Amino acid sequence: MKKHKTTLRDIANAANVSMMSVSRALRGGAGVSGDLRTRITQLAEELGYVPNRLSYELGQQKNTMTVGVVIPHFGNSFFTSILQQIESTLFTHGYRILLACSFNNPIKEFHDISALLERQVDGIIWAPVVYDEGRRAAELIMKQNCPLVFIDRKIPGINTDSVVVDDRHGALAAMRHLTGMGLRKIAYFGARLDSYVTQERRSGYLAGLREAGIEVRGDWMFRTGNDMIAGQSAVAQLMERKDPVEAIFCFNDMLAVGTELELLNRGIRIPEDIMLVGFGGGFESGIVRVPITSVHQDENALATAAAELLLTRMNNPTMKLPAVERVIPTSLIVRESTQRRPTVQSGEKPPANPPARPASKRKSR
Amino acid sequence: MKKHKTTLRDIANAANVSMMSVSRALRGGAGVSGDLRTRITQLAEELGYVPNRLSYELGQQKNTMTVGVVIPHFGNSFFTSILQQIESTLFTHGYRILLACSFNNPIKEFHDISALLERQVDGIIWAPVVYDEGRRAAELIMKQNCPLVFIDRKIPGINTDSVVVDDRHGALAAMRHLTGMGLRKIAYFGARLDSYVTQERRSGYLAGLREAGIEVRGDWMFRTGNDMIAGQSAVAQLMERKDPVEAIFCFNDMLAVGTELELLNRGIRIPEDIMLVGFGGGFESGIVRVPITSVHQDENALATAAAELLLTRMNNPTMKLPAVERVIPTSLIVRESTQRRPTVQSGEKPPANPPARPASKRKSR
DNA sequence: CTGAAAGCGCTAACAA
DNA sequence: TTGTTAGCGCTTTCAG
Repeated sequence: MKKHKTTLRDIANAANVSMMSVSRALRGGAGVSGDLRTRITQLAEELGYVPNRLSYELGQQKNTMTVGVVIPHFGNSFFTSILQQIESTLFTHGYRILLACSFNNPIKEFHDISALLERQVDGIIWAPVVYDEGRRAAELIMKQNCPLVFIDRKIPGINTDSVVVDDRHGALAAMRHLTGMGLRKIAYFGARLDSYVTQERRSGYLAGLREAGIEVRGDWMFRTGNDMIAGQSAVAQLMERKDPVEAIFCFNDMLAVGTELELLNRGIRIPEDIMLVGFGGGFESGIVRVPITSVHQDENALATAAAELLLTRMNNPTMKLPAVERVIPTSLIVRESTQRRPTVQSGEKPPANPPARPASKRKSR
Repeated sequence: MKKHKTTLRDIANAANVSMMSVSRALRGGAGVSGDLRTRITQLAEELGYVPNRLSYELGQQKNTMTVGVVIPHFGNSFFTSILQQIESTLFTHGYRILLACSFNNPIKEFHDISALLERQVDGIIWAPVVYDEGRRAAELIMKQNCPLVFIDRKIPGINTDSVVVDDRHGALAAMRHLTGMGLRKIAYFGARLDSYVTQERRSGYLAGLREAGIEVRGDWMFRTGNDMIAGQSAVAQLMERKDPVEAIFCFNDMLAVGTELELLNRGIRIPEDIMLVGFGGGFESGIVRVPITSVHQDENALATAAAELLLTRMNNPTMKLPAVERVIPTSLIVRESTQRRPTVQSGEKPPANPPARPASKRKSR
């Protein structure tokens, strides 16, 4: 029973040749007799030889063909889709993914980044948790001359490529959609954490109010979490008010879904009593009882752009191009949750409930 | 501008000491004067030194503290949750994740596995695509003496640890739930691919029929895809029959969601006209208009068990314990889609629509 | 307390 | 066509 992994030397010994011959034979390079090559190939197969990429990299100072990806969580389909698309894109170029999930914890995030660098990744794609705390990690990366691309979120002052969603305009479009229908009392269910995305979307909300000449009221803005449960409690808070709002703009879709469930639960009708808008455009917002209008962000475009920016940097390590920022536009998916529908005549069948977009291809086991 | 990453030698040169002193100082070991240590630590900080774990591993034949995870897709929350839980569990033990997604492609899967082995992962957690095609990859892993744990699916004949869901009993429980209400015409929307899971669930469906003394009819079994769209077309096929079924048991939740949307779209009522059961118990099945009864599988338990099995193996590389199989039980979440409700009196408010489980903590950006 | 030598697996460069 | 040497970054000996 062998106890260590098969190495070139093992094969060399077994075949009674030098390691170099084995190396050459196995990599298909020239300079080996066909005879020897077949013998060695077969031997390698038998012994279950797998080349050690680590030592290769070490010796040749070549790339590890591994890139690090750091995301803050797996809470919805957003980062999941991104991860999938990154994996897919980079795979076609021979790269592998070292994954880290910061769980919105800046401490873990720093450890994650260090671990990636220790493992000599060729590049990093990173969606940082919050504004400030990531700076130390970012500077560490830059010091290594390790290509870095921010995705979805960025850390100001770090001069590197980034791909972001046009959160501000997305939010603004949603607001215009609401104010365009004459609504004026619009609440915002927003994120507690202070990130790039948070700020952008809130700023879009505020701009929407301003544009429509609506006074900004602090008590219309709720600092909630981002998940379904947060929707429940936010609605509870909202309902304590005597002054009901006409619409709620949610920071994201999971929050919007939770909000919808809770509203319906309380017998509040959507959109008749309150209109609802989410952000994300994932499948979640499309399958609920009252499909939710949502700002769609193209995760695939986002991920592909990030992967391609990174590839460019990795392929041109010396070239000192200025940092580029790619902004991926959003689009508003209008669904029932913001549609004025004609009053249903008694006895009339309620309107059908088609998903506004064709059902996605999401699979399961 | 430096062009290479800072190494121990760089620091040694800068400090005019030997590499060994630097090594000792940085790792906090004994045998360095406090004076020298602070000087070196500071220097390392300045130069942005990050130790090279690859060379460490190479020199010492130590662990890379990296494990490979291979999943077939990100289509729903199932593997996503698993991935998250694995990351979380292994992180606390200092391990990192090298991620590969086979996209249900056995060819890519083999490349993925090879890539992981080349990168000297300390272990692998793997949800293989299909029965047979993965065997070659599995044997390659075993040859390396690389600990392997199958998760959710397994390849028969490969003697290694595995953690699976009790798919068969889960499906059977769902069927009993239906037949217990006197239903006899129960369709199965099943997966096209022939995997471990596929077979187990179908076998549970068939067992359920048999138990209830119901004749198995081939035209009740639909070989569909696993995604929302598949639900649409499956319903279309189903509707061509003159002989309507009383219930549909779906291979998974996304399929069930697609099925529900299409049924409702066609004006078919759930559960009055057709009852519906899914499999997975993810949040997807709980947020739709008519919340769907679903067989819940505990992804966290699954992932944790897999991670722990792997940790045990990695910590005892020589110990030759027999392969263990852990079976994670399922539970049936009964929701509206299979509830006989009292006929709604005209004018009466329809029953509220509470999620059967508390809303999950799924977040968004 | 500090340093020099050897080696992990592999390959480029140079012999033979 | 084949083999030898040296070195990637680091650490474990063993000496000073």
